Amino acid sequence: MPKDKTIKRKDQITLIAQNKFREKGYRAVSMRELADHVGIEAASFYNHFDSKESILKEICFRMADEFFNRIEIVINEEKLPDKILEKAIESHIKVITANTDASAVFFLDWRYLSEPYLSEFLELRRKYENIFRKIIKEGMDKGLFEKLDETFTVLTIFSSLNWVYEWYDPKGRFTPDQIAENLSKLILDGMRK
Amino acid sequence: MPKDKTIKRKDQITLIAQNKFREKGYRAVSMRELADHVGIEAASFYNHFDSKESILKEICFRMADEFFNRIEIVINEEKLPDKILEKAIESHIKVITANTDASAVFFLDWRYLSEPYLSEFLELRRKYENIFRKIIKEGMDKGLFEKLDETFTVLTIFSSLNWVYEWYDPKGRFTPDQIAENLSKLILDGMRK
DNA sequence: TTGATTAACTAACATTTGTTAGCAAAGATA
DNA sequence: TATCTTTGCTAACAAATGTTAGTTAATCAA
Repeated sequence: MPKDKTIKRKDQITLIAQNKFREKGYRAVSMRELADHVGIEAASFYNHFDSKESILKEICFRMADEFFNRIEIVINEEKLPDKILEKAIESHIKVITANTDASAVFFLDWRYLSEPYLSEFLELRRKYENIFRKIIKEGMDKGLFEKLDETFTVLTIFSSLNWVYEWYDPKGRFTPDQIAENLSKLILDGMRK
Repeated sequence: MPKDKTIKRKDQITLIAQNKFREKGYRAVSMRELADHVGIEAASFYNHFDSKESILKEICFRMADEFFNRIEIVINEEKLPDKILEKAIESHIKVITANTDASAVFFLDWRYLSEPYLSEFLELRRKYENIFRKIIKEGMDKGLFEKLDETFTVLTIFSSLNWVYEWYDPKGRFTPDQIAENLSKLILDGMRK
């Protein structure tokens, strides 16, 4: 069988898994239930994935990649802390709204990863948060942002951003751009000197 | 056996359950694992609870009660929208920081409730959110807050508040009061006209 | 055309799951 | 003292779980 057809099936499984994991939570979805939705037998999964957990791994680390790829572009393009933060927020929101199912898994079900993947995942998250922390510190040092606790500020920013997957509706009132704009305004106005 | 001793045991189970559910997620904690930590056999739970799910129910609805009890006091005491919002935020943070384990279950594991409890739970949550929505609408109408989308604003406020259980540390740098104060400032400055 | 690979199947496995039945001891109530 | 209730136990059950073994048909590369 051609390589691309294989990839298609694997992606199809990942897509359906994302959707079911999001709906019911990773632990509440059995291989047999997943199989029903894909249209194969549970045992057939093992031609594509090593284990149930490896499907979860795929989803979580793929999302991490997305976040990193996007933010790296922002960092290389912008130079001023407040402008970088604005663009970083936009980048983050774009990734979430473009992958709401995967986001739910990324934000809720990562905890079911076993070692060493759990540690690897947490390390990636820490790195990503540090990018934001650095931006904020620079903004404070340059007198653009009010001097608040960095960790506290970063946590609060991520809190408001990371909840968007829960209520974002592609057919709803707000476009991803509008959400990013509103959040940027709310957050930056709260921070600005 | 005396009634109060019964209540003690039930509370002890709830406390340990909260802790384990928080640590591993409701679905990942078995009755036998829970039993080990309580120091009884799994079957003995059924002298105190009808089912595993009824432990979850207890935790979720007890937290809902806490949130409502606290906020009602605030509403009866304060009259100005920005002052009410400030006090409401404080109230919310106090409940979370005083019950971090239960909060984690309340925010993450409620989805494993089955009907009709799931609907009942969601209805309570909706009611609670509406209290905040009303405060914000009043603030906007009176020209205290900038006119933004109410739903959007409420969701963003809750996002930042509801994440606190995740990082709050009783032995850490911030007291619940300081957290409430910082969040109030960040949020209200972002909203104020 | 031959041989290897891919992806599906059926059947079964060992565990783990929540839960029930039946029983015993301890304390409360009369 | 006699009875009832509470709370624990052991043993077991039926269902669900992730996974493996073994097989088969189709497709690709030589």
